[in-house]
Amino acid sequence: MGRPADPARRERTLAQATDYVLAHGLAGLSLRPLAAALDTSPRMLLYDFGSKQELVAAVLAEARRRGAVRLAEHLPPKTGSVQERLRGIWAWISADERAPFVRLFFEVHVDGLVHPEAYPDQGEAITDWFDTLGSTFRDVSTGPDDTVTPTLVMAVVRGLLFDLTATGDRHRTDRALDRFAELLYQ
Amino acid sequence: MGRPADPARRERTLAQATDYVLAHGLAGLSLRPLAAALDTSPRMLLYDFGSKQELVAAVLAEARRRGAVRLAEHLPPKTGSVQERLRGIWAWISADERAPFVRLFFEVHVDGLVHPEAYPDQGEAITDWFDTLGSTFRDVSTGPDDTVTPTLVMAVVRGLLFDLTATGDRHRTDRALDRFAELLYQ
DNA sequence: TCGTTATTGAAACAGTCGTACCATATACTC
DNA sequence: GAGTATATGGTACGACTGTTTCAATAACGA
Repeated sequence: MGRPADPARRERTLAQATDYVLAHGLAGLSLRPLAAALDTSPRMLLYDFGSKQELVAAVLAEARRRGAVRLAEHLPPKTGSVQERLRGIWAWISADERAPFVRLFFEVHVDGLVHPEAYPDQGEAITDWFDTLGSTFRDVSTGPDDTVTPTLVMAVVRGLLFDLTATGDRHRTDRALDRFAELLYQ
Repeated sequence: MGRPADPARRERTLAQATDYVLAHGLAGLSLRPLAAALDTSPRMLLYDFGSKQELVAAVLAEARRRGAVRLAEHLPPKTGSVQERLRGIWAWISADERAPFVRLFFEVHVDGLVHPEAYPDQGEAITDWFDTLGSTFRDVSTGPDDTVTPTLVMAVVRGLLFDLTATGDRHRTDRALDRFAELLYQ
């Protein structure tokens, strides 16, 4: 009885909205321009997501999901030296195709600094990479539950990403990562 | 002839506005609440600064000026081992009193990622620390115009700051910096 | 065809934003 | 006092925001 619901529409909209946010950023996001770009209406966005806040939450979850999938696809090679693995991770995360993800990642973090209450699990976005990366650098760790090595490795990666996105100086940042890889090897 | 201008008022307002921005962030900055907090009016803010954009530019310049002064005050001790100096810098920059500066620094960087045109000198905010820090780590540099070492050192600092501000885990980040200091010494 | 439920459009609401306009008040020289 | 330049207050404009309200349409089972 009655017209059947169409859950696919919400998913389609979510996918498109995620593309849009990855392209345009979170800061100035507004329902009307977003709806126009997605060939829908603010009315439908609220119909599907309830409120802008919930829409943003859904988009961030989707973006994170996509990032996790691609990371999982890329990480498998646990072979090779520590330097090779580290350089591989850097090459992957610093690639131009990853720039929208990196940008959104920074954007969310900063927004969380100003509105900590809106991101109850902000810390996870930092630490959940450790579970993935910790296993990669187990042989340079001091122990089985060594959190310091992944912390340092990820700090270097994030710090250099920060530098790269701001200055665009790939040569200098690449060399800095190489230097770190050398230090880590000794 | 006529009423004499009062340039001190603009300076006083600028100082207060900088305090306000450091406390509340740049993202949601609005003239009316700002004016109310500063016991003035939007009218006067525009009278003194011309536009919101110019006001923000003035505030950022002022914040940067303050940061530079405090960095200069703190850095002098070029004595001691590399580790001691690195730990000193970390202790200073990661101290709670610096949190508003760190937050604003990240905020401006991220805004620059979305609106590159608004920050023509965004790269400077990254590289101008090198001139100061480069001299501090000259003895571990590979040459007189070595940019890689300062790049790596600052990447570690920024990356760990990023981690610390998000997770608040001071113990883990402190230990990660110690590990890096050890690596750098060898 | 009719009832029912899902979907969608158009418009309006209440609020905020940066800014401009106009008048007035203030502090100075002559 | 007049003249003049600076400093304010008050107000309103136009554009935007997220959201709501009301009505219309669309797709199904009976």
